[in-house]
Amino acid sequence: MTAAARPARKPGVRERAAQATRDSILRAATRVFAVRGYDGGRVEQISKAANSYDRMIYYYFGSKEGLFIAVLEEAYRRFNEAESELDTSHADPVHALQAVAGFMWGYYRKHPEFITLLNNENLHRGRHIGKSLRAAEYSTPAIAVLQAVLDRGAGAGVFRPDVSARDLYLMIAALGYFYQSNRYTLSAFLGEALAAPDEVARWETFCLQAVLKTVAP
Amino acid sequence: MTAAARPARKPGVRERAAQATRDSILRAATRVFAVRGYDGGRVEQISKAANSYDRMIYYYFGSKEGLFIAVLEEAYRRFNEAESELDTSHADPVHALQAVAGFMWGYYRKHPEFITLLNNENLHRGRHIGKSLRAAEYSTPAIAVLQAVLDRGAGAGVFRPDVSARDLYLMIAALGYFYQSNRYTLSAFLGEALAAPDEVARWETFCLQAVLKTVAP
Amino acid sequence: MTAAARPARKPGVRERAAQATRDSILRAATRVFAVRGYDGGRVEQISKAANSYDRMIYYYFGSKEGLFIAVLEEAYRRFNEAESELDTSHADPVHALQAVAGFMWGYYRKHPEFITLLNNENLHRGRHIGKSLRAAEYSTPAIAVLQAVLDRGAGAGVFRPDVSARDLYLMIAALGYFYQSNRYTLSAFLGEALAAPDEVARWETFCLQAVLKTVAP
Amino acid sequence: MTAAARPARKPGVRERAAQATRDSILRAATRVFAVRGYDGGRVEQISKAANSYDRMIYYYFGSKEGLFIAVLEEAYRRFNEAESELDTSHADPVHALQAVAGFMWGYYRKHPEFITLLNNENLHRGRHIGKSLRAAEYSTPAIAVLQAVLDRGAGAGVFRPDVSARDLYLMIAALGYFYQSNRYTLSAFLGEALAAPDEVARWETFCLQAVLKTVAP
DNA sequence: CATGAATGAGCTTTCATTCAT
DNA sequence: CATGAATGAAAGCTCATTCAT
Repeated sequence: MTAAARPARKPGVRERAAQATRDSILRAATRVFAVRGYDGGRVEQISKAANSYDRMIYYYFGSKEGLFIAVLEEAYRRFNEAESELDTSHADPVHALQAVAGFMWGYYRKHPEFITLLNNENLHRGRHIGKSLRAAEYSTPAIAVLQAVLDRGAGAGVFRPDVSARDLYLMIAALGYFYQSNRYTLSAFLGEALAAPDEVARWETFCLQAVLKTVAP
Repeated sequence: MTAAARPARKPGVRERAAQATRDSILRAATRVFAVRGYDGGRVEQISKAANSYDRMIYYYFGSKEGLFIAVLEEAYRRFNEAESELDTSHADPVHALQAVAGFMWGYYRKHPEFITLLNNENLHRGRHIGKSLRAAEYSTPAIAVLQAVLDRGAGAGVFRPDVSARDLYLMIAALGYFYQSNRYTLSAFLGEALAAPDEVARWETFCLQAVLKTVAP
Repeated sequence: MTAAARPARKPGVRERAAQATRDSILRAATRVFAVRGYDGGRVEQISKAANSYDRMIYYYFGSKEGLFIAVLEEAYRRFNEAESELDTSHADPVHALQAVAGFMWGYYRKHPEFITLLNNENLHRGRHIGKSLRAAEYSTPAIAVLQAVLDRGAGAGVFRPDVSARDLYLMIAALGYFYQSNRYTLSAFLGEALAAPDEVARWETFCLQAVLKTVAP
Repeated sequence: MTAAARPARKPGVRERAAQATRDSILRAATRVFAVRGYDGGRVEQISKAANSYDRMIYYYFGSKEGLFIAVLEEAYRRFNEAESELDTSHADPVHALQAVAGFMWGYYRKHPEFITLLNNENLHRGRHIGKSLRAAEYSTPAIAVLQAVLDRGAGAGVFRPDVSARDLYLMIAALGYFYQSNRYTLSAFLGEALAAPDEVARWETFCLQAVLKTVAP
């Protein structure tokens, strides 16, 4: 209302170009780190992919690690943002729950880089995200959404009243994440192609059933 | 002239020493790759940790990649072996199912290196395991065990008859694996310490309930 | 139109600001080069310490080397200026000689940056000062002062008549300079703390004696 | 008598080659650091000059700094060794003193790298030699030699009895060192070529006189 | 004249791997 | 089979300097 109302000095062409460079590096880094991991990702590969120079990475992000942290933050920020757009207020509880699960599974499917980045960060025991100052800002809004859905469902008598929203969130996440995250080793050891679209659909159907049965009274 | 001439079953002292060197390298490599990942793991660090020399790694495993493949194979072989010792034939279906899930979750808890190795391999899109000749040998015996349990339970009317053993296996795996695998980022973003023993117990209780509800008629 | 039109002696505000920027850079550079040497001194560190920008260094001094030359010139100019203020005309020859030596040793003590800058320049075989156009302007006035003192002393019969003023100057310089310049390695190899004030005083007393004996008839 | 008596396993050809590589690097580094200083000396230049590889520098010396420390240690060790070969027991005190001074001035003249290395180390405030474990081993034997000479001279009545050997050592060192060390800036500011052999001889004659007068009764 | 972004060469260091006893 | 030296490519990062407002 105040600061936002002021027309906040229009950025000059230089500032805009600088922002473009920074964004371009961040996008390229997301791609490279997602595919190669932190240790496997090369600074030069990133700067080339961003049509920029190694030097600019250090100019904007300080170090390879600083860049990786920025990538992680951005990935999680986008996930958080997407979650916060979930609106299940008008649907009946079962459909609402279905919507939440569907959103998360779809997000994992459409953003494989999100999965590999998180896996990589867990490999390093959260070393990088621990250095992020912004990590605490993310609120995982889907848990609150789930809580509301569970409350409405419990009120309507279609859900058990004693289900923890956080546990349910983790369950939904686990079912979708693991299938995507481990599809290569699973395929190798199970001898099946889990990535085929109808296989994925079959799996999500199974999972939805499991979720619904878990919350059923 | 001596050892070579005898049709020796009993390995000579040299052979035994060689085997010890190989094993020592494999153990050290498992540790290092589990903590640092494939790209982050250093050949020298492994050879030092094994009280051996870089050269021996090339002698026994051909390359860093060959060593990583051997590590993966061995990790999966041990998991397979542990699964194959599961015996649920005498328990009632519900307890038997509980035993299978408990075994898997316990294995993940006790073998964090198994999780990081698999994650790493998935980051590389299964590139290494795809080069393994032995990968196909592993049968994931727990699926067959689950199938038997499901059949018995269906026969006894305590389980639905149409549950896929593979899907159930994946569900159990996902619930246990994700919680362990992603505990660092989950802790950072949820602001909770998921690794505390009673937190783990709470989670496994919730998961067991979910599994049982999923197969309930 | 205004400042340019007037045959101004008084500098305008812009000119004064420019001079301030230039001076600030020169001071910062003196500090940085004295501590880090020419190769170890960073352009960015200097511009930051001067609250200015890299670009300004190039604007005012052309290059890092140009800046270093300016620093050297300024340091020597100040030394020359200080020397030129030496006035020993009224003292008796022995006290006058004492005053010259005391001045030089004091100058070295109070201006350690003068010593490190000269050392650095000698390391580079005088490469930078050789490019200076002003180096020849400096006259090392203390030699002339010494000459006068020696003449008066010889006339009064208290000094030998055949002492070279230049040699005596070098002797005094050497005794003071070396002790300051090499105090770190000397301390390390002699196992003594040469920088302690009373150690310095002891040394200067010894040196003064040596100087006086050298010129004594 | 014991360890030395044992014929200390003759080094194999490999060991000898390795030692040659190490020595070659050390020699090349001494040259390069002496001419360019620590910051100006390039690792690649050293390895090339040694007909070896960058990697070998890290293999043998750990880092550029480790190499520089080794260079410093070696330079000082050689100086110390040369000093320890000073034998003035048979000369009369005046000639003995002359021999010591002549040795030191000659050493500085013949080993300019010794001077630049020490200057460089003092520029860095003794940072590197402070990390050396061997620095304390060096005893600067010339001081003891001087002490003996002074004692004999005092006994013979040709020297003052109250001269400090350490002070005299520093005086001799200062007079020789400064003239060599600062010859480039001195030449520039004095407008004379101090490096010409007869100029050097003239200077050393002056210095010898100064030294002798200083210790004269 | 000030300012911040851009540039490309070059720096120290590390890596997996191989050679030679 | 063990051992330690050698190899060369390439990694992350820093530097002095210039461009474009």
